[in-house]
Amino acid sequence: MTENTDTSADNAGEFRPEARSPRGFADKRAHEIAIERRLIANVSKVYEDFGFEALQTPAFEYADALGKFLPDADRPNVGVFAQQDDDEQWMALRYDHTAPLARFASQNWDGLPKPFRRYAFGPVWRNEKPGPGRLREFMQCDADTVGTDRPEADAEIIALAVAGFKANDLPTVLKINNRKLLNGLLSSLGVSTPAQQLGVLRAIDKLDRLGLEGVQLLLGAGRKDESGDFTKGAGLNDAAAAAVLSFVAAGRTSEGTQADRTTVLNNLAAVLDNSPEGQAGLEDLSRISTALNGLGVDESQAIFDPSIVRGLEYYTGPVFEAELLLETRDEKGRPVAFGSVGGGGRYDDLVARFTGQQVPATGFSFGVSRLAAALALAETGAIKPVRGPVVIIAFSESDMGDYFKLAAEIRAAGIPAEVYLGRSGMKAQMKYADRRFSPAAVMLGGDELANGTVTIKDLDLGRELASQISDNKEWREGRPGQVTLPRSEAIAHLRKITQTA
RNA sequence: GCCGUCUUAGCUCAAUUGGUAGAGCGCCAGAUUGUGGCUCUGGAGGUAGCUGGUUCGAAACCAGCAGACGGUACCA
Repeated sequence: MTENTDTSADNAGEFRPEARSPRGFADKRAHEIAIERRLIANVSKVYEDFGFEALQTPAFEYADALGKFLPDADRPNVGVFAQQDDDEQWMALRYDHTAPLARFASQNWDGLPKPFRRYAFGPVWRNEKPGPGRLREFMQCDADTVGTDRPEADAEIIALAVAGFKANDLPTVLKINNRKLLNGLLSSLGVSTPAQQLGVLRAIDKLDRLGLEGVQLLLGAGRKDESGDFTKGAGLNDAAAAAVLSFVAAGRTSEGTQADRTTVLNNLAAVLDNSPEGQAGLEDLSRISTALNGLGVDESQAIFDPSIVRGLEYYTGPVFEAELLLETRDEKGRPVAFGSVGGGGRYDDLVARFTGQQVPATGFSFGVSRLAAALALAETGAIKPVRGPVVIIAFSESDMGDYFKLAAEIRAAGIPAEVYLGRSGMKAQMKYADRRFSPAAVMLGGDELANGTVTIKDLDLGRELASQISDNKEWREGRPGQVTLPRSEAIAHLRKITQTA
């Protein structure tokens, strides 16, 4: 016990901060970090295979560059972490990778090969209410193409996203829509005020959660939820609401199942036949579909879904949203809906904010943190802690040099190893190795040093044998999984143990 | 942001109508002087979220604040 139990410093009035992490910020331990790293590595590989180059931009941007001031009728200027620099300019932590890309592309436009294709990963920060699977600091991995308006660029982004999920064995479906369809629908219905347009889009966006009835209420007068809260509706008349509902229903067959891409396009063509913008949107999707067929993205991986909205007043064309099909449960066995694990779309106005020139762009963002959380939950019951190092037991103060020498030899063989550096006895050291989930403990005590031997205990094997032994004396004296052998054979034996660990 | 529920040991939770805080698990130690698990024994660990109020007396009642959870809104 080396903890400080001295209370003399504990004078009255001395400030003692509570050890806690800020709301919406979480620590990550080895297991979770390993999952995240694997996700990022796999996705990065896919992105590079598709020809996207890596780009890293700083965590802070000037607030005006972040696009915090994109017009959004009823969103106040909250949601980012901002602070004033020495020179009083406002800086803010990035809330995604797209806005920094727009800044970078504008700043370096003349020197860039165009279309410019880059991917980026790293933490982003959003100052808003955290929830399960929703933190204020989280990891995203983005890929974007800047400088082409071809629908094929969108199709490629979709294929990229699908490949990214596949590389991680994540069962997902990518849902695709086109903002032009929604705009065409709205103008053909005579919905022209921004407030009413927003109302309709938000209502459509809730289809998956509230169903057709809920959406119908939100399109009309409004809806009261079970908590008694009333949400004001978009105020459409019955005919307009019916048109919106038939638009939304175009994603389904008459049996209610998901329709294939061609069928959805045909359904939508009937609904949007008097809207030029709607027809343009359908043309985009048709070309995307053709490209997807060429890219080998089939109907089970990417579908057209007219109810996908995303980023109001931000996206200008095709939009994508990835839904995780993995069934996850929390520690109490209740199912957890993870919802969107990635999304993106075409944003043709973002670079123009800086340069005044229209620069079309499209991209996708992979929700690394949320996926890692989903994977961690999905693995519940089969959670594999990260393997610890081979632990060398420290017997004697005077033999520390020998322990370190052996540790160096083991490391040189490519096996992680450490000398126990606490001051506790043998039993505690074994326990330490057990807790670290170490594959082996190595004993180089007085006997071994005198005889030129080393004793190696296979902890996994011992763990396995322990279940068959109930008598403590037998357990201790039997030394399950333990062998003493000439020191020259130590590395080979450890290799054997760690290879199967 | 709004509405609701909740906050007692590291974790999960108890404790007649207000009477001065307890269990299980975990942790540490011993039984077992060089051996993880099992078993037994012992031990440490709590400003009762925070602040104020009511009361002879508050974990309990009241108010404010903070945090957690659920719903809703928003989601770049």
